[in-house]
Order: sequence, then C-alpha cells, then structure tokens
Amino acid sequence: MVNWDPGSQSAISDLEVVNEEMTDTLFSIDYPVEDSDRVLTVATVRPETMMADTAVAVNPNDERYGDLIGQYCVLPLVGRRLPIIADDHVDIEFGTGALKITPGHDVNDFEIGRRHGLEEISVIGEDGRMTAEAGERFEGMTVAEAQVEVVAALKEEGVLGGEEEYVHSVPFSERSGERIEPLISLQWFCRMDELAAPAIEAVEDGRVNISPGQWKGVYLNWMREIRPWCVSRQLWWGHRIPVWYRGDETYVGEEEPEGEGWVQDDDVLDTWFSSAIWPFATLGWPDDTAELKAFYPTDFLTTAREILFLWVARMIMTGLEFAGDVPFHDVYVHSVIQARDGRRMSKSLGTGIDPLEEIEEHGADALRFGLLAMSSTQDVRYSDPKVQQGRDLATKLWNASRLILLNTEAPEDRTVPVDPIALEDRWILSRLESTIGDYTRLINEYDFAHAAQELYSFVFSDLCDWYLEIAKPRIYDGDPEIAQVLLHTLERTLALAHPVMPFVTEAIWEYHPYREGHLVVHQFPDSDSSRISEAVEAEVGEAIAVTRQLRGWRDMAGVPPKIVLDAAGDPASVPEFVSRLGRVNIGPGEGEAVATVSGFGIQASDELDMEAVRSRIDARRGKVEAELKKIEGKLGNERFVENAPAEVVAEEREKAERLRAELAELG
RNA sequence: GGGCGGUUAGCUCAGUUGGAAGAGCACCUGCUUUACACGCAGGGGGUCACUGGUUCGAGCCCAGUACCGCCCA
Repeated sequence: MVNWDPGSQSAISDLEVVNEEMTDTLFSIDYPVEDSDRVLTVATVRPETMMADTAVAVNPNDERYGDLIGQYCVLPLVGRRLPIIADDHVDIEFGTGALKITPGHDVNDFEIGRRHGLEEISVIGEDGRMTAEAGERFEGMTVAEAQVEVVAALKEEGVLGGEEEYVHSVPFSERSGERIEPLISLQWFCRMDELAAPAIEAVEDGRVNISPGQWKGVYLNWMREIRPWCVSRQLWWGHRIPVWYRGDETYVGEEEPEGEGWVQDDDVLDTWFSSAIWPFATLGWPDDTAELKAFYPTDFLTTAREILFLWVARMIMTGLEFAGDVPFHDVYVHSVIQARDGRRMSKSLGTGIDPLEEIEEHGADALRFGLLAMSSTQDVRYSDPKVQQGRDLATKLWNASRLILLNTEAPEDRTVPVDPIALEDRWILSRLESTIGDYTRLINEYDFAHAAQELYSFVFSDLCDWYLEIAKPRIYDGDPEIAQVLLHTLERTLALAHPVMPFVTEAIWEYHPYREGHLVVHQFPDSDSSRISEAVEAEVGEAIAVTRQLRGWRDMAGVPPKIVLDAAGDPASVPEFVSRLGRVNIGPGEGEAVATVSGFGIQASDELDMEAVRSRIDARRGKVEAELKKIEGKLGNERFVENAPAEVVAEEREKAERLRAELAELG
C-alpha cells in the first residue's frame, strides 16, 4: 500500500505526507446480517470506498457482537457476502464498535486484511476516479462525486442511518496539496533497517554529534523504528529505478542484464534518494578523487529539524554504506523562526517576514546580530527588539570608534606591554581577553544567543560605560600608553565582532591605523590568557560597585548631577575614578557625616533632601534586617551547618557579616 | 493513542553540578556631561502554571494535574 498523490500522479513517501485536521461527515450505514433480522451498523467517513469492503470487524471483547463473529453480513448496493471478523484493532468505543474493512483503500484495513487473509479490491484508480470495479453507476466519477452518489444510493436502499460531523486527521500531499489516496500498487521499497543500524551506532558513539541534545534523541528514536522507504516515483525526470523485467522475470542490479527482451521499470527514484548521496556524489564518487580525499568527511552541517529525517539521516546512512565513513561530524539543528505573534511564517497566511525589508529598515549587521541573539534550543518568535539591539550595537561601535580614532595618535610602538602600569588598562585588557575566550567557547557550543549577549555587554558596559569614561582624561591628555591600549582593544573588538557585523566593522577598519588590507581577511582573535587577571578584575569590579553605591545614594538624596559632594575617607583607598565618576570629593571631611556609603562619610550639605534620605535608609534597613534574619536562621539550623558543604556555610557567614556591616553604616 | 518540548518580570526569553531570582525591550525619575538621546545615570516590577514529595535547602530532582506547542500513529 502506498501514499498515492493524485495531483502529481505518483506515489510519495511517508515523510512527504502532511496530516491535517478536517471536519468530515461520519455516516452510519446498516449492513444486514445474513439469515437474520439483525443489522450491523458501521460508521465511516468514506462511504464511497464501500464497494471495496471485504469484511466487517468487531473487537473480540465486545459483548454486543460476540455471537456474530464467524457469520456473514451483506454489503448494501453490491450484495457481496462479508465475513464478520474479530480484531483487536477495533475500538469498542468508536462509533458502533463495528468497522467496515476496506483493504484496498485504507492503511489500517490493509493490515487487518493481511492478518485475516481478506480479498483486496480496488475501486479507485490512479487518476483519482472510480473504476469499473465500483460498478456502472459510479464508474468515472471523482471520489467526491462518488461520495454524494453513494450516499444517495444508500438512502434509496434505506440503509443510511445518521450523519454527524467528525473531526479527524486527513493525509495530504506536501507536493501537490491534494488528498492522499491510499492505494495498493506495485512499487519498489528500500529496506532501511540494515542501513539504519550503522547510522544509529555512529551517533551513539559520537562520530556524529547532534545538537541541541534533544535532537539526538529524536534522531535515534526515528532510526530505531525506521520503516521501509517507498522509492518509486511515477515522474518523468530523475534516475530510473535499476530494475528490469522480462515476462515473469525481475532483475535488480547496477547494470542492465545480459540477454534480449529486458525492459527497465519506467519509474524513477525518489529525489531524496539522490540527495542522500550528495556529500560524496558531488566529490566524484565512486572514483577515488582528490576532492573526495580532501573534503569527505566534512565537519559541520546546520539544518532545520524537518530535514533531520528527510536528508540528514539519509546522508549518514548512505555515507556509511557507500563512502565508508560518516559525511560530517557535527549537526546543528537551528531554531525555526516564527512570526512575531508566534504563528509559523507562511506565504499563504501572509505571516512571512522579508529579510530584505528588515535590512532596509535596520541594516544587515543589525539583522545578523538579532538573529544570533534570538537563537535558542527551541523555536523562537521573531524579535524586533533583538534586531534593534543589533542596530544599537553597530551604532555604539561606530561612536566608540569615533572617540578613540579621533583622539589618539598612533604610537610608534604598537606593542602593548603585558603588564601596563595603569590599573584600568590592565582591567580592560583582561576583560577583553576574557570576553574573547567566553565568546569563542559559546560559539563552539552553538550557544549563539549568549555569545551575542557577551559581545553586547562587553562593548556597552565594560568598554564604553566604564573604561572609556575612566580613560577620558588620559585620552584628552594624549597619553601615548593609553593610545596603545585603546587601539589594540579596538582592533581586537572589531575582529571579534566582524563575523556577526561585517559591514560596520569593516567600515570602521578603514580608519584604524593598524589596518593592513581588509578586516574580512584579518585573523579572528585567539584569547590571550596571559592578560587575564582575576585579581585586577576583582579590584576594579569592587571600585565600580563603590562608584555605583555613591551614585545611587546621591540620586536617592536628590543631589543635582552638577554638585560634587564631600565625603570623608582616604582617597588612596580606591582608584581615582571612583570620586570622579561618583561625583564626590574624598578627603579628611571636617564636618558632620550624615551617612556612610561604602565606608565614606557623606558630609552634610544644603543639597541633600534629608527626608528622602531618612525614608530611604529606613526602607533599606528593613530589607537588610529581613535578609539578615533569614541567613541567621539558616546558620542557626544545626542540620544546615552539618549537612551543607563547608564553603556554602562559609559563604553564608560572609553574607551575614556583610549585612551586619551595612546595617552599622545605615546607623 | 504514543513520544518530545514548554509554562519564570507588562512583552520576548535566559537561568550551568540543587546553595541570596537574570537580560533585552517596555515603564518611572533625572541629564542639551564636546563619542553616542539608536545615549548616560538612577529606580520600580516576579506566589518561577498548580498540587504533593525528596532535601538542612527546590525555578532546578521525583510523582501527579491543568493548559499550550511539535513529532509519530
């Protein structure tokens, strides 16, 4: 039995059949039981196939019909005797519990028919019209016309019972869109289990890695339950099936058989059969070519999930069978991008998003970044904010580059010392190399969204919000060492971002004094771990935290941005930028301190809104007290102290200390 | 009917071996600070779908329920 597509006049494979929910009419038809006044009522959505019925089946456990099993009923309109058989497949709950069996036109019925040795009758032809077997009244009608006529005939005979609406899943051809007609037909099938076994093994032992991991499971599941593949296609193009006939003889082989009178099968192989050998057939196989040696197997294949069975699995199977090795080592199944409202993109629904329009509106770099940032281990909705984020990043890179390139003289010596003197220089160089390392690792793990985020936050936060702001006085002073650091950092940042945002980075590169040729052929940066210092990152991280605390406090106290507050403390205890960016004057502080922020005593000032300060402090104290109480409770719990790892307990103790210190500062 | 995935801030989504709930956008308050308002600074916002269990401790582990997807019958 094959999936016959009346539209393309060809059999098609299971994978090219799409099932869709449809509302049909479920007809009840009375089949009289022979030599009895009883009737068996069957329910069907396809009365037009009844002329091909060869049995009626009931469930063996169905008490209503137990006594009828082995008897016969009479097929209305036709008069054929139909055996009443028992089969587990029949659902007692569905309809009347009696199922008409049409082995010639239904896949399940076909299997029941084979189990019970039933006759297989065809009343629908390959043209989708009723055949002579259907009887004179219906011959030549389309299936739809025949249904109307059969129903009319059943009414005339008085055997039509009820009609009701019925929602069920109906197969359609992916190629022609027409409803699939299951037909019995002589076709060639390819036995798949022997080909699948080595392809299963290759994924199990890791010679082929499929990610995200869930798709590995999907692949293995499908391959373990693989079914024979109908490879015959009744098309006029393609490779003809290597089968020849002569009378009753059949020959299968690579070459035409010896002797006279052989005729080759007219059918051609499914196009996916040819596609499956693409990885090596395109390289000269079966000849042992230089291309084959050089490019087979290759490394990486990225694909959509519906291609996993249709093509990827078949490439692996044929690769192992014919080329002796897997075709590639890594398969990445990318997300499917859905329309903004979560529906699938479709031309007919008008839900498609045209990338060219997106590029027109936001730029190619923005779209590329956005797509990377959207990617996930599951399907994703198209996200305009992610594309805008890409546009913002492109603009940010441009503006940061402007600041750097317009305010620095290229130094004679381009080498940046491994250990620059300025703390902030060591910090940005460490952050740069950490970022390059993390970004590269994330890309290698196919975690594109986090890689995009890593790039974005390095540029916005580390480089622009902090480093460039810290560095501005030295930039404007023309400090040659900072010029080295800036140009070096920019060079590597542009190279890092280039594969994702090729246009803006290449455009900036035109102005970079270190450029040699185009950025597109520049080497992608390798993380230089000798520049990474956890100590420096921690020290500057702490100074940044203090700066933010000071800023937060100022804002909370309603201090206008222009006012610089006095704060009592040791100016040498923190980097210079803390007082500059925090807008406080750190010094001896002779007046009264109204609050302590990160150890600095904020001096009284007319600019302070003391009421806001007090209410804010009260709110904060409440929070800290609650948190401290929670942690003290934890630490007071003997079972926690005994069972939790020592480092976790130590961490909790530190937290408690920190909270107590903050509470003391709040006063 | 079988299998897989999802349910976390207003929205779209992250959340590693169980150890103080995150990002982007949106929102609120400031800011014509000479790279950038496609920006900067500060801020508010979550009963992690629900019910039970395991654990000193659960968004994460286990069992079940509900709803939403996808695949295969």
